[in-house]
Amino acid sequence: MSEPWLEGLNEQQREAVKHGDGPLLIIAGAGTGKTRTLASRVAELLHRGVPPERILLLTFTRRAAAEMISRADHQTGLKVSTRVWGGTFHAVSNRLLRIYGRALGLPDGFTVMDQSDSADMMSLIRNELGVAKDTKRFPNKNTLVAIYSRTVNSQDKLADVLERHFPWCADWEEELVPIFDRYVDRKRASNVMDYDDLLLHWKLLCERPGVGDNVAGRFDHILVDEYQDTNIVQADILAGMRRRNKNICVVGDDAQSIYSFRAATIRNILDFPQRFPGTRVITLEQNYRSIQPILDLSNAVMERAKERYTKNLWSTRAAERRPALYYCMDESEQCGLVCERVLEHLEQGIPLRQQAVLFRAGHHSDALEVELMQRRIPFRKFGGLKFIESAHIKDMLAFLRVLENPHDEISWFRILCMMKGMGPQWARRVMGQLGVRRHLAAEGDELDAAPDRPAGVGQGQAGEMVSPLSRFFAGKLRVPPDSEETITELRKAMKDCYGVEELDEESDEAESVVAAGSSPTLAVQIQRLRHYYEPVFKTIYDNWQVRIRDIEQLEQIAGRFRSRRRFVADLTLDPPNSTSDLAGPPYLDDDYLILSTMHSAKGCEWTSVYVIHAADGMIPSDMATKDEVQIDEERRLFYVALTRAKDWLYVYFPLRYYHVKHRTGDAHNIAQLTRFLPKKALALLDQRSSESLPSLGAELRARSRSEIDAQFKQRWRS
DNA sequence: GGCATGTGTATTTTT
DNA sequence: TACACATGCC
Repeated sequence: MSEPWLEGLNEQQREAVKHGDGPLLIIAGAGTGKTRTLASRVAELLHRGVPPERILLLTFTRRAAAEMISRADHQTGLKVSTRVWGGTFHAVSNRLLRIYGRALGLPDGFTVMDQSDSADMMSLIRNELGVAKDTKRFPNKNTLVAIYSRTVNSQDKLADVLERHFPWCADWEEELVPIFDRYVDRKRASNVMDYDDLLLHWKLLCERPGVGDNVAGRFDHILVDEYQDTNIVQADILAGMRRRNKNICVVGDDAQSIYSFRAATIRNILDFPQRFPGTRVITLEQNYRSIQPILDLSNAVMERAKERYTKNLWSTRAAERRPALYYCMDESEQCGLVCERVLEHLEQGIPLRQQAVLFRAGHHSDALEVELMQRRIPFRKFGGLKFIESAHIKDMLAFLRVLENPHDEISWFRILCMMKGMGPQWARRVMGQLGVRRHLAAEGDELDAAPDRPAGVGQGQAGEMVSPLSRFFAGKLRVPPDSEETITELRKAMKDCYGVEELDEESDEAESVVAAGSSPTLAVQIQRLRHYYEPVFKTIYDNWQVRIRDIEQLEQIAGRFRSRRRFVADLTLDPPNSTSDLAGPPYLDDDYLILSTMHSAKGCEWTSVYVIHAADGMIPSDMATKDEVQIDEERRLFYVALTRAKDWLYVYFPLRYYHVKHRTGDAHNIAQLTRFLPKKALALLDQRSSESLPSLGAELRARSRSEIDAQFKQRWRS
């Protein structure tokens, strides 16, 4: 009664919550009340008198942290949630580096690049170095980032990374080295950090004598969720943070490790007891989420995985109803069946929000989305393309980022290139005149800092007087004639935005420090920038009517922030999922069906779950079937998808796939059921098919014969 | 140099 | 569908 956070916990959960000091490893199978346990432990710590600001809760998303902390808040009745440190490794690192970054020689006011910014930078460098113009295809910008990031995060040798994960790029190792070198220099000179830098610098911070102890000493307790999806750097960070104080509690499930493409390694969780001697291990196996038949199926799927910590899950929720496997003619039938089921359940009283369609890759839901729109079923998609990745939003953010960090090359480049008459070459020249990224430029990185106008570059100082912005404000730039007018407009807009008192991010009470004087608020700045941007924007995009909604939305989000720095950082570290992709008219109760990639479904649960495209090549993705290790991860992914379901689970298997890509009429492949449903698992499913299916085998054979003929005939047509 | 246009080619998951 | 690259015209 007096300790409500302990109520209703089972013995193991309670033990985990009550655990005193020292390392604790909680192996928590799917649906075993892991979130609840973690939240209760936070409550327990608070109750014990641990000051909230001395608790650090690391989670996979910001939202997960916020939910747990507010739950703890609620249970203890202490209103301290804002003071607990919670968030992703990246977000927490960002915050710490603003405070302690100087110890690493990091200048104040760095900005954070997201992945596409990194890609843009790679692209710039790629063009500068003019790699492999005549020869065969050189890895594109996204691949470059992927290779770089993986190398950095796994701390493996480039050659090994190439061989194991990017075999088709293995020939380019020599060319990659200078690109990556330059990429590192370039970030430094632009005063930006990419996602990986945040982790690496936090790790460095821990290792730095003196400061390292300060940083670690801030926290009495560290709790980590989803530990199976952390990488080596993250494990090193934790080790660094717990050199003296050993209060660390990690929670995870090796059976749900699905982020190895981000260099996450299952070894972290398996080796945790060795790394922290004296670790207490508690296993949670009682599942509260799913009915037993769903667990039976999930267990059967996982049976073939090799190295495992967890045992089989068991539930107290017995039920007759078994999960179902639907054979469909093709994708379009799959869409129809899903929609019908969803609506049936809705009528039974299961709201759309309690129903989710899960798939391997973002585009796997394309056809379904169309169908949903036609049927006016509102939905919301998680994973896949995000709001923040759309070009017009990135444009808007580029303005803000330049104001925040005048050396941000990528943002300048973006801003300049969108002007008429200004292409990459001119943009480079203009940036040279402005002295962008000169301020920390490593020697030897002068290649295109064109000496058009030296303009008294004060090197090495972040001084305001010589900042690219003040040079920009001063005018006197040599620019292409066609962009003369636009650039004047931009100058006015930026001037109007400038002069905001920066909030003091170094204090925990940053929010309470109010911007002084008459400097425009963030909202006003955005309005002003939009005023400049709109005419430009309309000339760049033909479908600007649609895009303008997003900009309005950006303004709305900005309304919740007072500090521009905070806004810009938060948006890249914790990007909102697209909210504008609601289909149909907004329903009164704002109910919508969930569409999600399997990855983004992690940690979630729904009353009914529809797993679509259960065909080999989709899951496992045929890009991840090189070796056993990859296949095992795909299996875990499938397992994650299945275990999201509480009461109803449907798996859909389209028998054929048309390949539109090779424009050969309606040729198709006959699909194979996913290999993750072997006989044993099939026996646990109700297998169903539509009326059209019984004759399908013969029909398919006939169809494919006639299609072969048609293909032959194509040869003498056109 | 910029810009419009055409061609060939791809590898999925996310902080 | 987007991106990288080539070509031709201003």
